Amino acid sequence: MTAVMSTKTRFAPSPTGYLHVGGARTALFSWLHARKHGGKYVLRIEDTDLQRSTAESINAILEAMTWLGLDYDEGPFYQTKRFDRYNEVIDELLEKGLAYRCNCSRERLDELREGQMQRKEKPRYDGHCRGQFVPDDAPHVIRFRNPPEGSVIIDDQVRGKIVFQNDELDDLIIRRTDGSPTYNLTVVVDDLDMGITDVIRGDDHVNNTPRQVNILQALGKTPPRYAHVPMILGDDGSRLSKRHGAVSVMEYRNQGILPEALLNYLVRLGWSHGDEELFTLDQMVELFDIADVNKAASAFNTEKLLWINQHYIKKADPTHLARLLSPHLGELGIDPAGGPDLVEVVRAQQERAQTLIEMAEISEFFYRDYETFEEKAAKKYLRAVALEPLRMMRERLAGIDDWAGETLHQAVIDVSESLELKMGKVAQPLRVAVVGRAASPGIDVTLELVGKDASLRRIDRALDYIHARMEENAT
RNA sequence: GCUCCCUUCGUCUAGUGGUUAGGACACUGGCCUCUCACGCCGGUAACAGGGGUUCGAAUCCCCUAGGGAGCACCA
Repeated sequence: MTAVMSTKTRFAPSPTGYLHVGGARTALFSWLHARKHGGKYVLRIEDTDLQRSTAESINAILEAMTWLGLDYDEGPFYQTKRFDRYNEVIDELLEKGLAYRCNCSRERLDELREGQMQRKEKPRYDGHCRGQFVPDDAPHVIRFRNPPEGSVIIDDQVRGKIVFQNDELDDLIIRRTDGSPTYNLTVVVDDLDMGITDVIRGDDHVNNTPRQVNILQALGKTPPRYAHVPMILGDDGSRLSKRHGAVSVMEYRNQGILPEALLNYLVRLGWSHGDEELFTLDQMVELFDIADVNKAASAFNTEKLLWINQHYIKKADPTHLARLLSPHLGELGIDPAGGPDLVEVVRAQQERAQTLIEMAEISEFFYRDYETFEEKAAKKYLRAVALEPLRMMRERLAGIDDWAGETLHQAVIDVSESLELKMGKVAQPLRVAVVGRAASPGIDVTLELVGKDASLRRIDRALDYIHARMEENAT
């Protein structure tokens, strides 16, 4: 009886740092593939490198996954807890003569490699210990006996057919001198034990694939399907690194990027569906197909990310956004509780910010008086001609008890009309007076949210400023 | 050096033998307008190069150039 194997993918980061955007995209693709096929998504921590793996990295990766909302059905599994199982497999290979002990010294290996390099050959192990008897009570490693001839054909879901000749491969170490198993062995065992049907990973792993397939075949197992996704480059087309700005997923959160925006941006890097640019997670699940992923690497473009982020800010629920915005205001030393309703502020600014940081910055004036006028704005609008309109506005506003947008809007209209001025001639100086700079939401909303007391106080300040300036010019 | 792979506007991409080579970001002209932003209308801009195959190539084949990944007792 043959059971139909349901789809199962995994994301298998090694905890040697934070989760970067390339890894996040691979995780997203794996997650989408599993969800699309109604399968399972597994998280596995590949921490067999005891030197480089850290608990901080594990936490950072889990936190990033949670923030992105890429929930896993199984795991996280830790390879360090599965050493017994790996040894069991290695011993099996050893017994069957599919692996052998090797006690070549590092010196010999180094010399071998050096000589090969000099002769412009591909550096690889020469099989020195293959037929030798190597005692098991002295230090040694275990090597996998790679098939000497024939070829391995991989039908990659992204790359298509890739062929490797076995004579290009060497006998790789599967157990170190200290007894710990190595990567190529552990992935094979884990993917097998965990029932992974689709291995979706970065294309830096393509060259490992034939070795893994050979181990799998030695164990008499059928390899999973593979899909190697291309890497992500920096803005300038070179390998993505810190100098390109943020590469860590959590850094994007800190910069005020919404997770749905980052996910949407990432899914469009190397994948598309006609002319569509915007996808909800549900749409991605429905439309994504690993076979549609491009083979070529793509460059990360922050400006497009910002555009997508603005899109999601625009359509986000204001209450939800307010919660996300709060900490960013906190960064500026602002406690939203001490001012206008944050949700209303969000509504007023929603179309004006590309990131939450930007939204916090342009909302500062709602919560506290500006320190100084923005120089250009003051120079342009706080001048003698604005004196009368401002005075009149001040007088009119002082008499308003019903401090609401509609009333305030009417007040600006009335003052404009009575002075026979265009609305801009009144509203702009008023805006600079109240917010300290030349840009803000509509003047009525702005006044309403700033509040009566603060508005009048700031208008007085602007009037003083104009007077001072006039005196200065007079002398 | 060897192995594997990639190449459409500046960037992300659509395109699977016949298209004025489409869309998006960015840039830019205009409209809207109390500012900014949003929105709307328009513009600049690409098939790496060279050979084939074909009536016809961005699409198929070969070569060249450029780029990437891997070649550890890392993953």
